[in-house]
Amino acid sequence: MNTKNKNPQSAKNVKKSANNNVIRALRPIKKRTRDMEVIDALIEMIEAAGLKIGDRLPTENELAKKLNVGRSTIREALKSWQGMGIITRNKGAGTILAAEVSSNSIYVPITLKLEAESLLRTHGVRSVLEIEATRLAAINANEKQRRLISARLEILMYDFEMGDDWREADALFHGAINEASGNPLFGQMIKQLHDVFNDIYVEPLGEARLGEASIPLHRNLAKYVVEGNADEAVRVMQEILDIVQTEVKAIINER
Amino acid sequence: MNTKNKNPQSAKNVKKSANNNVIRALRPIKKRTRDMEVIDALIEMIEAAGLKIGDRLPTENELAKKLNVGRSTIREALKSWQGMGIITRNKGAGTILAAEVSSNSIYVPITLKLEAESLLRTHGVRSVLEIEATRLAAINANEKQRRLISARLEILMYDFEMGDDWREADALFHGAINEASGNPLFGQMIKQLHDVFNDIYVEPLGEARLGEASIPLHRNLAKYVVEGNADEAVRVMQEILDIVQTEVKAIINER
DNA sequence: ATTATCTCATTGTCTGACAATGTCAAATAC
DNA sequence: GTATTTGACATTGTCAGACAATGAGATAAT
Repeated sequence: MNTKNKNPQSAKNVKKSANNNVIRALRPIKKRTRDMEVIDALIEMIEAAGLKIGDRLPTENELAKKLNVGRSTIREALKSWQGMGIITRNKGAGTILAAEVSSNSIYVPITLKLEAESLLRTHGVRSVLEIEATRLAAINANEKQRRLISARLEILMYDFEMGDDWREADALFHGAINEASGNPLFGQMIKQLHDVFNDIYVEPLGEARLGEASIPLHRNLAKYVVEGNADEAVRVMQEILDIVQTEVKAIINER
Repeated sequence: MNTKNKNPQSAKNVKKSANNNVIRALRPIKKRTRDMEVIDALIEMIEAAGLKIGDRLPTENELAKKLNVGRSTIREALKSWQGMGIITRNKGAGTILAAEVSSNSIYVPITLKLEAESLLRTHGVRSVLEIEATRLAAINANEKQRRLISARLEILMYDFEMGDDWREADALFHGAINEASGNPLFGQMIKQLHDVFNDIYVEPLGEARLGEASIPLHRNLAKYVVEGNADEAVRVMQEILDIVQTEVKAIINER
């Protein structure tokens, strides 16, 4: 991304590099700064110690002493992890692991604007992903996953009919579908978008409880996914998402 | 996201709070730490000064002096922004804005695993998004956007036919389409996934130059998008993505 | 005009200190 | 004996000052 130095003309700047192929074989040397090494050491430690989400990391002083670097270096490394949501830190308490870490993890930050328009945008993107995940789930789900989907549906319908707060059951139900898609990235991104959606929604509008009218449709959704009827499952999912979208639009216009 | 504290039973822990409604009306006080305020001040400054991507931020010392906090506090705040990909910092040079910032931005970190399987997964998700973005672009693009798409196509075809490195032109071409979709979130997420894809790809396999065989198809893609023929545009896009997917699969199997 | 060198501004790291706050155990009250 | 309060301690947060490492731009040399 730092290679933004070419106007159309720059293609002609070949006077020096007589042999492009040789140059092309070179790969940029990784610039290793101190806190990157700290991060690597931390990853190694976490893997070796088998730390799980919720576990506490060693204190800054311990780490600094052990790795033989200043505490501020440790702090900066941890701060960048905090920015990426991998750890949470609490004054007086300690630092705890908030996401799974392994030597081959990679972190993708996405920035959104916190405004009403974003509601429709996040919903638009999420819809596309959910529909595809639903389609894949109908095709790929194995027996165990189908049973999980059915079970989660029952919990959802129970909560809904009892007048309880069904949102968590709803999240679990859709989570089961997304997991059955066979591509965990769908579920991960959908969840992130869902969280963002709620963050945006709750901020100006209070509690989010959208799509109540769509809950009865979930029984059909589960049915078609479990049957492996991808087309119908997609159709129902589309219907559900449309209901939510309509509600969102109504709320936005109302303001 | 911090409100994950409800087992079903916890609803019964009401012995003290006689009046739940009163309690419910309370919202948690934002815990403002020093560097959060620094971040807020920075956002304000960036908005006021109208800083754009690529612009330089004031130096750490200037910020520390101006905001009346220690330099390390400034550094930690900047570090967390760095972790979120909002700024890049260069020793000896300075700090540069790398993403759009505004007071209502929100930052979503996503973690992926860096492995061969992820290639197909990221590509799978990206495909869905690109196809939808293409469809929307064919429907929504305005005159200016159509012209931009055509112009970018010409540059791409020129680079390709001259045997130059066409990847940046390709990125710009698709960027124009994604922007024309009318939902910037598509473009943002696609770009992130694209970067991740390349990170994963380049690491074990060297230079990424996938989809060369698909470049000639881009002329049709542009044609249909500009004409507003969404169905055909989607079909061509699908074809392009399939070519890339086939190549990725071949490379993975070969190892 | 090109290249090499120098200077300086800027970020990176270290040290040491104190502040602010959550945790946990001891002390206290019932 | 049990529940509550209190306080010592550990831990993260912030500050200040110093020096190192590096990149960019100015300057000098060819």
